[in-house]
Amino acid sequence: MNQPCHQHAIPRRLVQQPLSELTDRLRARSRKVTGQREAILDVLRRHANPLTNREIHAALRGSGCDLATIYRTMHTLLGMGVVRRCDFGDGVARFELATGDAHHHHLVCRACGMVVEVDDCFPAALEEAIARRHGFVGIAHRLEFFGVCPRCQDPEPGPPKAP
Amino acid sequence: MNQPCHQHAIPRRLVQQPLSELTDRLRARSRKVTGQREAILDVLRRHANPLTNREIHAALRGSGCDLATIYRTMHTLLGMGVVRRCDFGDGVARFELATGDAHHHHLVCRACGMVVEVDDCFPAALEEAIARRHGFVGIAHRLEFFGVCPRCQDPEPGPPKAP
DNA sequence: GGGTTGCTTGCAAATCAATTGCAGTTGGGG
DNA sequence: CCCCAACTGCAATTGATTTGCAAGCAACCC
Ligand SMILES: [Mn+2]
Ligand SMILES: [Mn+2]
Ligand SMILES: [Zn+2]
Ligand SMILES: [Zn+2]
Repeated sequence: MNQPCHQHAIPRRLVQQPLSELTDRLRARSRKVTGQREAILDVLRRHANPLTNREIHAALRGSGCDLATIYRTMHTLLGMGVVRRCDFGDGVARFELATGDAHHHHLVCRACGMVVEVDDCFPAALEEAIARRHGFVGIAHRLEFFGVCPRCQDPEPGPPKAP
Repeated sequence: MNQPCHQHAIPRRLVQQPLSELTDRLRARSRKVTGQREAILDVLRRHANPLTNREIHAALRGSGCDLATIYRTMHTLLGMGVVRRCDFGDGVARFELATGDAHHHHLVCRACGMVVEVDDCFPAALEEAIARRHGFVGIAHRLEFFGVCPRCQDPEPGPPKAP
């Protein structure tokens, strides 16, 4: 898991959310729409994959926004449900715009770090059975898949790839 | 997630592994069986839940074993497949003895941190379908459940519980 | 049993992600 | 245009985990 994000491809599910819609959600809670926040939200909008705060900071190279501000902003957006945090087990938090209601999971390449969105989810019936069996309420889950992507499988030449 | 481990109950699935069997696996790889490693393995053997390095260190209060040594030992044991690491999303790694072949998952109480072992797993057929769909190989998953345990649900009196 | 050697350990310093105190800015409701 | 709570940059701090290094010790060989 090295190179952060290859595919600057067209964000599959996120591109639709207009920036104005996001900023409105800020105003609605008496949060201020600052240039930094707009810039951060815009970076998230144009990326398909979850980004680390450091990656967001790098993407904002020009508009010098402090790393601490990004950390604080992500915390705020997380609390508002605007972004979602995911954890790929490398000790660094990643964020992506929350897509309406439903959550989703990821398939991460162990070699190059490429991320694929996965819509399949843990069977709801089974999850409820587990909760009931142990008397838990308000149950939720955290699920990520790991493997080796097609490009990292065959050691043939081609575009530079991670070790 | 505050109080580390309530239930010092009988380790359900781990207690069977004799310490000698574990130390033998060390010798087999030209690793040395030191007093510290035996002590660490013994702590893991007698706990049913995943423990943080700090918790292991606390459990070893008497036999003063350095925290750095515990970190290094867990890294070694992880590489040997003797222990497994799990991540409850609070930025602290937890370890438990690996149980032979099959992995398992956990149900964690958001209030008190109590951990329940969960044997249900993500449907293998679906996982394979996901891997095939995206051309990934060597696929695996990381899955944990979160909720509120029975004791933390009703605000009635009784034994002290987390806020 | 004593000696050799490479794996280990304790201790302290270094990394790294993430958080926080503080003083100076600024968005935006009035 | 004014005012003030919400923000921000910057530097210091916290907490987990890692690492350099010299001393220690288990495993192995005579
Ligand atoms: Mn995603
Ligand atoms: Mn377990
Ligand atoms: Zn799901
Ligand atoms: Zn599983």
